[in-house]
Amino acid sequence: MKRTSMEGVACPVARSLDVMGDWWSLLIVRDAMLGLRRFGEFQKSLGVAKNILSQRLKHLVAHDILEVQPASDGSAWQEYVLTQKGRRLFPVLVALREWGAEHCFEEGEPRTVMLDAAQGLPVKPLELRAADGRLLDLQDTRLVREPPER
Amino acid sequence: MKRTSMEGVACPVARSLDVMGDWWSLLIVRDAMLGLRRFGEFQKSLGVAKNILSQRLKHLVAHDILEVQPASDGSAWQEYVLTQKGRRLFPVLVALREWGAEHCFEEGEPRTVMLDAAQGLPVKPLELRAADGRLLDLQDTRLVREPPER
DNA sequence: TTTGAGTGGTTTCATGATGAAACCAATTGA
DNA sequence: TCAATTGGTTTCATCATGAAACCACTCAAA
Repeated sequence: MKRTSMEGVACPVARSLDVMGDWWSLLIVRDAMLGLRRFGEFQKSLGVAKNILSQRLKHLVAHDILEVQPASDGSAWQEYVLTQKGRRLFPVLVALREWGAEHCFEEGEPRTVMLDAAQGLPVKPLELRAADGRLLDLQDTRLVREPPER
Repeated sequence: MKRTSMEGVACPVARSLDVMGDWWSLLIVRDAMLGLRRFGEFQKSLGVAKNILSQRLKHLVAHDILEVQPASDGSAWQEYVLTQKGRRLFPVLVALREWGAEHCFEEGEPRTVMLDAAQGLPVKPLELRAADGRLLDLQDTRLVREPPER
């Protein structure tokens, strides 16, 4: 009766959600991308119970999304920083951000916006493109098994 | 002690996860994008308990991500199909797919790949670009509150 | 060098969410 | 007309979550 696992499944979406599919993990990663590093910083930002945060941080470390480092300020505490694998979640968060900004706010309700730091202009919405650069939508795509089954 | 809600929060990521942040919802949307429509099809594909599926479908309908339609084959049953808002989750699933494909499989383990249907070639990985087209990474971006607080 | 505040957790316990199975009504096919 | 299929709902045991209390360690100041 355990929470169903997608370990053996061939769909990468299912695999991702198997690791990141709980409520807090992506928010922790989001905060880590904003520069938060310390247990207390995450706890304050998210308002999550400390036992849950502890559990989630361990989970993310175990899956090589965060790693534990000695504190950068010279104190004896430790910090949680994103690994390469964790930083690669950036497009996922950008996509969620775009969808949320477009569909989960009332007209005029204040929200945060992602800017290109160099120019100070909003970033371009994510686009899916073909190898030759054509813009693709859901119905322009198809899924196949790779490597093909014999 | 309810499951924490992000309703009043200004971060669009948090708002998105408030709606889509449970384990099954995104998988249901994924299946809907693959063309599944009927209760039984989702149940068979996901292996989820029927009460949970029922609950999730209601949730997605309530949030205007799926809508209920009379069956397209003329029978008296009903179907669940994606709304515009639901279809807009496509980039989120693509991003999750890319991350999962890259980081959640062993070498050589079979996985599904997304092709451009017209050419039969794999799609280009998602890229975040600035308004002027420059490729952006996490550290090239910045968040601001919009509209700015007085 | 003690002391008191702050940090980073773990433990405990009540409650909510999940999942399996049984059940049931309406629809469909034979 | 009768049995199987579809699309659920109900029930109940178990798991996960969250709040609060607790605790050990670090650090800064007296």
